[in-house]
Amino acid sequence: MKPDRAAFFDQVYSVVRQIPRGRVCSYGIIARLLGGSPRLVGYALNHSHVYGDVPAHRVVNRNGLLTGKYHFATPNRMRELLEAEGVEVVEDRVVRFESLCWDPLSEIDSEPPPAR
DNA sequence: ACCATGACTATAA
DNA sequence: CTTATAGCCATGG
Repeated sequence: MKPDRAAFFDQVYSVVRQIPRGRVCSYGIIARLLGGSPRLVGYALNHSHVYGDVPAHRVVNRNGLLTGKYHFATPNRMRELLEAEGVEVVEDRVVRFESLCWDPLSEIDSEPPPAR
């Protein structure tokens, strides 16, 4: 049976809510985890504002680039939210993204801190 | 139904 | 490093 599209959106929100504070994730990782395309993840996040409890700022593209910054209230909002969690952002890019990237497949929880 | 667009990514040049 | 192409698929005109 084909997975419901609305269910996929909810799955995206569910995963994003599980991203630990101070960590980030990419659209592609979530997409692969749920068996969808990265574009759908972005689309889901675009609608995530209605839920209010989805930390969409913790999702960036595979390069750690804040590609969704223009979809927040203000372009600087995404960076500010990340920096408030201890995530360094330089030139719209997450510093040491590969170290901060949270992969639910290999890192369930209680992971060691980003370790600079 | 067709066409354009987009918070993406992989690959190639 | 950049640019171009292809694959991806929901959404809107």
